Amino acid sequence: MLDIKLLRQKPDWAKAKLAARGVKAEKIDEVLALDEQRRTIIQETEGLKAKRNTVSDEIAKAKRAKEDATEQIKAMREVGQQVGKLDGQLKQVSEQIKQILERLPNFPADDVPMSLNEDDSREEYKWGTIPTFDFKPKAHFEIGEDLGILDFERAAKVSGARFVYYIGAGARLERAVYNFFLDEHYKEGYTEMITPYLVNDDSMYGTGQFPKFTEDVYSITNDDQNMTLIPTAEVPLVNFHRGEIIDAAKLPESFTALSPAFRSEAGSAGRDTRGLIRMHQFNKVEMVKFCKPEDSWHELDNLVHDAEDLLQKLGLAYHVITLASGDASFTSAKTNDLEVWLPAQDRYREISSCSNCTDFQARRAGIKYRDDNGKPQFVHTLNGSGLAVGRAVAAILENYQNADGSVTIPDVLVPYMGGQTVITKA
RNA sequence: GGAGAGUUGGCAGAGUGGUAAUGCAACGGACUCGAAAUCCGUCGAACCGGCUAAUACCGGCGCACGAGUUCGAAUCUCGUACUCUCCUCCA
Repeated sequence: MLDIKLLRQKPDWAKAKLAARGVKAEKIDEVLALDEQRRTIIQETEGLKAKRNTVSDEIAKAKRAKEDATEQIKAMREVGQQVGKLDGQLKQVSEQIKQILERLPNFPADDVPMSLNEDDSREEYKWGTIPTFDFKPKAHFEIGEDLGILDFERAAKVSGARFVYYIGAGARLERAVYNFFLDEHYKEGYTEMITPYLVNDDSMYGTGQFPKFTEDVYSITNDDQNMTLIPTAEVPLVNFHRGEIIDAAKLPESFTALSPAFRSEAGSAGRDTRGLIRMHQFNKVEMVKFCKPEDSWHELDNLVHDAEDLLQKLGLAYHVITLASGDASFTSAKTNDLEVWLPAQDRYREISSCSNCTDFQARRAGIKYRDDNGKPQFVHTLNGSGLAVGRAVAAILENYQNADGSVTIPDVLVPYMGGQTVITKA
């Protein structure tokens, strides 16, 4: 949620920022006009309420003194009706403001490429050597199926498209990968969490998925109560502190969690239809940070670094990009994506997305800390994948494949595989 | 799933129709070389509006949340959420 005071104070600046995210200037004008209306009504209704309070006090005194107060009561009856009418109007206008405001995305940070075109995302740097093969590298799903460690067909029978069975060494590789990720985060000081995977609407609202992006998720309705399968562990991790004032001494606070992520992938029909890249259900290790506003840009760097570290230890080539304003997520002020090299696709593919959401989520979810003056202020929230597990497995299969169809296990994962160094056909 | 009890400020805890006691904590001051103790005073979350140089002042709101009754609701009515206890069920 944006701070309406900022829109009020710097409308032109806000319009320019939001234009880079595809928001029309008229939207801002509309919400500011409503805001003007709202404040007029507030002044009127509060004046009447102040009067009512005073007179009610007089009525109370009169009653105690056993005096007659019918005149005042009669007058206040009218005031009460007027107040009720104005309050109704106020509620309506406030609702309209909320409707617009909660659908406006975060302001992009100053160093973000201002463009609606995702091709204008900026490459920051590359790491690692892109592997060369003296044979034609296979796609990870071919490797997996040939080795008998991934089964998409049976998953389609049991569930549908975009699901998978990991089998034997495949399942153990997936487990090795996420255990490795979690252990590394633990060493970096993250607090590990196992969270709920079903969350309520307030939580989805708090992290910014609702009300705008209801089609992207799976929901379950039970006894009139709506629950959503988490699209990312960011939701339960950030909402952990919803409605709380965090002890400032604890900041910055860092959490990590492994969870399945459920996504309907509405609108992505035909894209990445084969393999592990785009699934309805996939495992992801997520990192979330809460910090003071002045620390959030530094913490974003830390987040990116912690995600990069995993790829470096796995020996996977990648690059880091800063997403263009129009391509970043709704809640993000700045997003750095890590894209890992996939030999069969001959290109980099996203494996981590690290965002500074500034106070956008904190304002929605009511997450604060007390500043040096003891006054509650919104924290900044950050989130990043560390990393998407399925895509990491895909990258390992493709980058570490051998001519005979076997796959070498990256050194750091060998202990996690019980000493196994290579996956061969069973 | 069934029955009962509860939800008031940072914490404890009164308040059953007249507009949130009291204690602790916190903050300021006095005393003191300093501190503790004591004494005096201030402060009741967060939020919104007005006026501002202002974190000053004025007002609104505010007793889990939402709606209703009333001139007036923490208090009465209805609904919802959550917590606790007991029973039932269950990995």
